[in-house]
Amino acid sequence: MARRPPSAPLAAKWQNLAEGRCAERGERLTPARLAVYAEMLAHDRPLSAYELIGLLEERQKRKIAPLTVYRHLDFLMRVGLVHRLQSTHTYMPCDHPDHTHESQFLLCSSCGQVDEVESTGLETLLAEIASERGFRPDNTVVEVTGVCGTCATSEQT
Amino acid sequence: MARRPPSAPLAAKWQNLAEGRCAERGERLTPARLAVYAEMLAHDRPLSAYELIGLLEERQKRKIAPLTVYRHLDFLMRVGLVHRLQSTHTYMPCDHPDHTHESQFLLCSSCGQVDEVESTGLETLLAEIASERGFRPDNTVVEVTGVCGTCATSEQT
DNA sequence: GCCGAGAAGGTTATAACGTAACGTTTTAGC
DNA sequence: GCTAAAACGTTACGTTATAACCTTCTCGGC
Repeated sequence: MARRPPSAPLAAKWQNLAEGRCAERGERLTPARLAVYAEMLAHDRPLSAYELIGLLEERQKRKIAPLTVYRHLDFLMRVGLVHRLQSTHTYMPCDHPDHTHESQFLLCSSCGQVDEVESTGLETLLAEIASERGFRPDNTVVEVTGVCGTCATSEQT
Repeated sequence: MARRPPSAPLAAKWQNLAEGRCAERGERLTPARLAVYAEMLAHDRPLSAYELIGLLEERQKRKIAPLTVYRHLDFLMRVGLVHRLQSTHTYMPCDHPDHTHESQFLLCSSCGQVDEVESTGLETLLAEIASERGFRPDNTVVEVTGVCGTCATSEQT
């Protein structure tokens, strides 16, 4: 019997979401995969792959190879539970979990928070730009770095 | 007297552009910086920093440290002559050199060509999305990966 | 000319991010 | 139980980027 690795607490909401997503696609949600997802949800900011490794090693009291975590991250992205932020080489759980979609991100360089936005207008416009040029889009990255409303307000010294 | 390092051939057009950009900002366009820029212009696709190092080492017959090239790239980006592509960790000269602007990129995963697009509509929309949320944008990354028109056409087997 | 301040460049080392190759374990279906 | 395929683990390595520190060059004032 496989011993389930210690995992960060995971609200039923997320657990159910993860199970649903995997079931839809005939993918297997293993304890190791769930542990990575739970660890990401336990923090309120994007984490780098190596930060995740450190956190998981500490929680599970054992060595974890980078490849292991990268595979779990690839899986979680494949089923749409996790996004990769290209600008910062970090990963975060999807905030709009109700359906598959393209996302855009607002990254605050002051507090590190990331706002996941879903603008159909933007998606449409991007699709037009591509199709005008005969370009067939596959994957779209939209990441705006700047200062979020909260930080901008508290900046007024 | 400093010996000018061997540099890729550089059309007067680009040389003038580079000189103009630097003059505008009171920045110094040194031979080493120009050599990196010329090397990028000598290839018709984005190059990684380490590809660039290899090319420059071959041309100049000497060892070049990564940091050197990264500094030159930072400089060239600062003055607006070069863009970084986050999706592929590569760098390319700016195609729309007439003025400073935000750019969007269409990256063909088949042939490697990158189309630099400048859509004011998209910029406006992104600005709206940000301002609705009180977000003050600083830097925007828009990169669409897919298959370009040329490759899509020749794909029809 | 020469001298000082600051920018630019060089050197060495290392941190951070990501993958290849290969073997073992687990799981689902029979 | 048996088998095939997926998942997992281990070792090693490749790629991308930066830290710390020192030397060289350039520009302006004298």
